[in-house]
Amino acid sequence: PVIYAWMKKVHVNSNDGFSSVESKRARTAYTRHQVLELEKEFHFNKYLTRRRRIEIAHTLSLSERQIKIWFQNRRMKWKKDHKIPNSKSKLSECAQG
Amino acid sequence: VMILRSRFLDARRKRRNFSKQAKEILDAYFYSHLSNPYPSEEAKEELARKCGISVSQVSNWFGNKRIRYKKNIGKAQEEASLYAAKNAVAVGG
DNA sequence: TGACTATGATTTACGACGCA
DNA sequence: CTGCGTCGTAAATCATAGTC
Repeated sequence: PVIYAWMKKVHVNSNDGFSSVESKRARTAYTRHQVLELEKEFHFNKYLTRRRRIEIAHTLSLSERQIKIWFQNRRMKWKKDHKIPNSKSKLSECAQG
Repeated sequence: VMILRSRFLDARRKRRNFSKQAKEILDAYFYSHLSNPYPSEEAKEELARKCGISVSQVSNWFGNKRIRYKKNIGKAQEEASLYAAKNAVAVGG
């Protein structure tokens, strides 16, 4: 029944600021429209200029920070989707044991 | 309706549960490293190979396992850990 | 068959650390 | 020191598989 550090809550939705947890961070689900526009922009270019970021933030009613992070996450997803699943270790399957 | 969105494009539609053996291997690692269940990239690769799944899937599994374990402290998790830890020694030992 | 639950994957949001 | 980049992760949520 030991409770290790990793088991402690790091974030929580509550407004209650008594505990030592951060009490912020609500995961907002972006609307279909917002995601669609972001995807369009991403298809156009994977990296944003400061100027473009500001424009999109205003257009979609999101903060610049949210736009920046969305693109960072999107690039990570792009990488994941474009890498070959089994690039290495193919012949070594029979070497297990 | 119209907005059947690109749902049908999601890969998760084809999700299959991992094999019982794979789950045993993952659980064995998790419970035998309960003080710090964060496998290194190398460990993930080995687990992925042993389980016949991808490294990303191993990462997903640990992410889900840690969060769901936390949400269950005080319930069956602690009991399960004692049980699984013994198996871990027997299986992986 | 239809809830209800389990589980794998994806989506927001950060912190840590690197680099210019 | 600012500021955006990647990497790994938390937490919530999605979508479907499995169970009763």
